Amino acid sequence: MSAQTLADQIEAHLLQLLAADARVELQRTYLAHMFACAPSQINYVLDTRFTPARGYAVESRRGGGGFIRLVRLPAHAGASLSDLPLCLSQTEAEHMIDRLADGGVCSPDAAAVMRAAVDRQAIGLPLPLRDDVRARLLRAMIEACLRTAALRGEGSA
Amino acid sequence: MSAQTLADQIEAHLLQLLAADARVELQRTYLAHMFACAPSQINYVLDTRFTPARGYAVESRRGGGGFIRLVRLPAHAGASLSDLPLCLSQTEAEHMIDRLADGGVCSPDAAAVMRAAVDRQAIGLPLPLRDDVRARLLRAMIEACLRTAALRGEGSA
DNA sequence: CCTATTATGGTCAAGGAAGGTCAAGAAGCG
DNA sequence: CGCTTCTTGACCTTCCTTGACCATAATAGG
Repeated sequence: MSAQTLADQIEAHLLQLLAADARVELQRTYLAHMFACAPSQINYVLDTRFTPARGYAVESRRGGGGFIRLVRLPAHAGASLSDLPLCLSQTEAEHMIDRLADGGVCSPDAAAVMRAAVDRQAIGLPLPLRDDVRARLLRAMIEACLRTAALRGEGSA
Repeated sequence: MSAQTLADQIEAHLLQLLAADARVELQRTYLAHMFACAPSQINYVLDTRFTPARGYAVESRRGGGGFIRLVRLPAHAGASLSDLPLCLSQTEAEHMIDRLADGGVCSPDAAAVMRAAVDRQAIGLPLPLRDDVRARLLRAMIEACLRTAALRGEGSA
């Protein structure tokens, strides 16, 4: 067990917030001030600890009134995201989408949209590249599904 | 809700007016006074939030008795498949998706999936190509939406 | 009539308020 | 020591807000 680094402390703080709420909104500058560190330290923590593979999603907006939003994804999320390959055939992708729809992770019409997006004609690129792009697209779309699923589960207020 | 900047508040106010009436007429100076801001702030809100791409039209007249008129365009105008360009920026695509969701053409979570798919990082290609692929993807996804909408129960428009 | 005045709204560039990126160095840990 | 993980600071991008200056329409005066 290592000593609590600053990054660990910030992680712990955020986890505590996320334990209460599946969705937390905060300001980078405020947090950096709170822990007396450089603002980019916050990004380091987010990048290394709150990744999709670990079951979290981060959204943010810059400029005046900017914010950082942390979302805790449903439990099965990390698994389904971490073993996504970097390169994916249309058939493989379709099977994954089927499983998501069957598992109720996404609605039937979200699944239909995803199937349309992984279609080879829709991507319209030559083959070494196409499977690459498809993998990135599917990952992003699955993340979106998990995000909305997480927000739904929260008792929409 | 997030930080609610002044621009967000003005937008919310205008949306509220537009919810009651598809056509709203108001005075820039009056509104600026109401929100205690520079008149040009009103233009900023109009230019960034009430664009044709988002389904609004703005007309105005200067001089004595001048006014600003806001019109909410019918949900489908301009968003049809036939005039989908062959090349599409992320922002343009997002606005089109917003309109589809507002018009009830697709569900909120289908819209979330589509937004994820048109994201520049998700596509992950250099720029001349990226906007190209995005246009094809969006077209395919919208077609999928329309198909499932048709299955759900043939609406009028 | 024609012009000056006044009452609107429009444009644009500068400045401020967030967050993002990256690379260099420091600190831990075999 | 050498490798990985932290931490920071300099610089960038995005979004918001304001103010100075411009354009146009109605109207009042000559």
